[in-house]
Amino acid sequence: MRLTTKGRFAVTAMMDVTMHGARGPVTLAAISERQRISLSYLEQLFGKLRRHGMVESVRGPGGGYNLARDAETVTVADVILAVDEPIDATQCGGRENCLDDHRCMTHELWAGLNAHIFSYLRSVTLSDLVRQQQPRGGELAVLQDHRHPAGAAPSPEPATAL
Amino acid sequence: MRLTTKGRFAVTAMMDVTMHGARGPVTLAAISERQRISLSYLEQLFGKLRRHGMVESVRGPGGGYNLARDAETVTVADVILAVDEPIDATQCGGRENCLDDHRCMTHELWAGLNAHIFSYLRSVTLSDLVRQQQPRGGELAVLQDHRHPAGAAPSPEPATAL
DNA sequence: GAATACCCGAACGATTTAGTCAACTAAAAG
DNA sequence: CTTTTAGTTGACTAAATCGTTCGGGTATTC
Repeated sequence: MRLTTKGRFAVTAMMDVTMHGARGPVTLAAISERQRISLSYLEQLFGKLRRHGMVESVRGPGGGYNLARDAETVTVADVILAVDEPIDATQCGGRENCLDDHRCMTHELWAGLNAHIFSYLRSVTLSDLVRQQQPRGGELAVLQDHRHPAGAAPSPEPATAL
Repeated sequence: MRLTTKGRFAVTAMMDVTMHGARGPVTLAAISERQRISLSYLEQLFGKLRRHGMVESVRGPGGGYNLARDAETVTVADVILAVDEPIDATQCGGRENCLDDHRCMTHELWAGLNAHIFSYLRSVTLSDLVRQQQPRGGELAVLQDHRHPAGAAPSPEPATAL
């Protein structure tokens, strides 16, 4: 599971579709306008999202994209995996030829890490995110199951850029 | 928190130092040989690891790298942050100028995701990984039920710049 | 048939990745 | 002291990825 801005753009766009898709398809132009993502980049992302069954397209005037599944069932992991092909960090390529003990130390390590991260991203759905987004200025409710350590920046600036 | 192969190489190399550092410094040539990572790439990575206080270098014959801190206190997050500069996925750049409601939807979203992932990576230490690595051919000892080390939070340098 | 909006692909600059090469310095061994 | 070992630094490179721009398509509606 790779974690880059690409997947984050995709999730942002899917959130936009979720929030604005109540009354008909959402155009990429509107998403581009609202989320400040280039139209052509959105086209590329939604091409993958469509081919992975995340969204459905409606062509012609009044067209756009709809969620192909209910927002309750679309997870962040789904979206990220749709646009971001997974990488293999193990030197053995996942094969069974890692004879040398040291050669594949990473194997189990990243399997464990990826499993944990993936399981978290799979537990968050688009509707979770949208629901969390509604209370403007409110606190983070659900996703804040972890305490920030002492020694965090005392400034009011939230920790966004990990 | 970006998750790429670069950070994984760094963690692998640090695991190697942890496992082979009992009897003196570990040379990059040895790590390169064992882990199949190019020597020059290791040089770059260990340059950053050294500047971030992860390892200490010993020059001359018999030299190499030692852990600068105890393996119990070095977390995966420390290593990844040392070699992989954090990225900012929020369009507003973390500033407070996101007036438009839609503009910064990603803000709280990724703050929550990053916080969770980071908190997990910070809960796993090098010694955890090495301990998990010892039972050859054994099953993956459950990495999920990790403990939060009580003495980790008030560490002198708590991996700042969230 | 014109306007809308999805669809497709080529190309691009910028950045990152992973690796190579060369020159240098500190320290140990002879 | 000289040689050898091994870390240190910097420049450089090929490849990939990122995000964007451009130019053309095709399906649908008015």
